[in-house]
Amino acid sequence: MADDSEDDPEIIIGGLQIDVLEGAFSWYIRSLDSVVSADLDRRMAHLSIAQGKGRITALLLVDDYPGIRPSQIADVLMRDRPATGRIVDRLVQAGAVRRETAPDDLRAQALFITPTGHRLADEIRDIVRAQEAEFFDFIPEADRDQFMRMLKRAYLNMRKKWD
Amino acid sequence: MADDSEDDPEIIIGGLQIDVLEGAFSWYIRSLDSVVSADLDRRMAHLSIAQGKGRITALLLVDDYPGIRPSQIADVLMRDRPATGRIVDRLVQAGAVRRETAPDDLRAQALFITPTGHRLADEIRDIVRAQEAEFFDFIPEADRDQFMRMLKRAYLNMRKKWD
DNA sequence: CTTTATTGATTGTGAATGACAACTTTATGC
DNA sequence: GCATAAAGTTGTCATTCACAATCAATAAAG
Repeated sequence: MADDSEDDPEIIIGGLQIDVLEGAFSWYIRSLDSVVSADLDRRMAHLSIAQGKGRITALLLVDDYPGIRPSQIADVLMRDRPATGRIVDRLVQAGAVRRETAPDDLRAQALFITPTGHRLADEIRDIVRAQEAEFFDFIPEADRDQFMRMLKRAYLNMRKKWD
Repeated sequence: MADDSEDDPEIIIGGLQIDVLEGAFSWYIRSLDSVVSADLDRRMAHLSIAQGKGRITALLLVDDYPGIRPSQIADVLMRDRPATGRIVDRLVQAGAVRRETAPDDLRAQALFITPTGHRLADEIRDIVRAQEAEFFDFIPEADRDQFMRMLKRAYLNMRKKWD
């Protein structure tokens, strides 16, 4: 733990207190998300599939799981099928992913990465790692593991509740 | 700390690993945000100013700081002035907030809560507290303080970086 | 004073998101 | 075979958010 972990100062922004939100998980999670997402978008702005958390996750999944189906991606993203379908559309348009019909189920699609998509996936991994190192440098080294464990547990429990 | 705090299981969703995102703060923050926001929206769906994190924050601020200016709210929300102006528009339309011209600066506005807005603010406080208690019940009691401290520190450092 | 720059706020516009309903095609269960 | 469920697509709609341009008022500079 970092040395100053025990102090719990009132959060004040531009001289203002934020009422009940000061003690609300939701406030901090939402605020962090908006800045983190904006930062990630900036870092990926030069890529053909920039903008939007769904696309990068989908691309990595296709790269890791040849033949994966859109509905599986939808499950990971917690999105509905239309939203996921449009994400796949973009990946196909960008030449990163190829659609085939799943051999065992003619309703379903099997998605495959292209050479372009594979290169893109590698770039994305680098960008994500860079963001973790650079953007989150404000999290003291000593706190990282613990913060990550808590986030993971929160995430897992939230998903359990969700499904 | 809760007793199982030391295990660090690989995150697997629907049988799939999530590549580099498995170790990325950004993934968990984004995922948590989308579910928390959806949950909060549901809880507020019956209110006249439902939907959107900006409105509830703005209303609470006006309730707490009579005469506050839109630009101050924009600073807290980390939004630009047009976005904030439209949030105030909605609050005024809903009869929750009243605009006046700031006496000391004729360009600026001074915002004041109405009786309706004050009641609404109280309802919102209850909803936020209820969500903290009910939605985040998956965070073990023993972890709450620490998780909150870490979120606050992350938030403060992020804002420092932002400004 | 008068000119210039800055600040507070509004309007317009465009891109993107995400959710929901309706529909087509294929599988599955009885 | 027939009804039901599942996979994907299309259409639509409401929101959101950011950027540019504009207007009015203040502050600063000469």
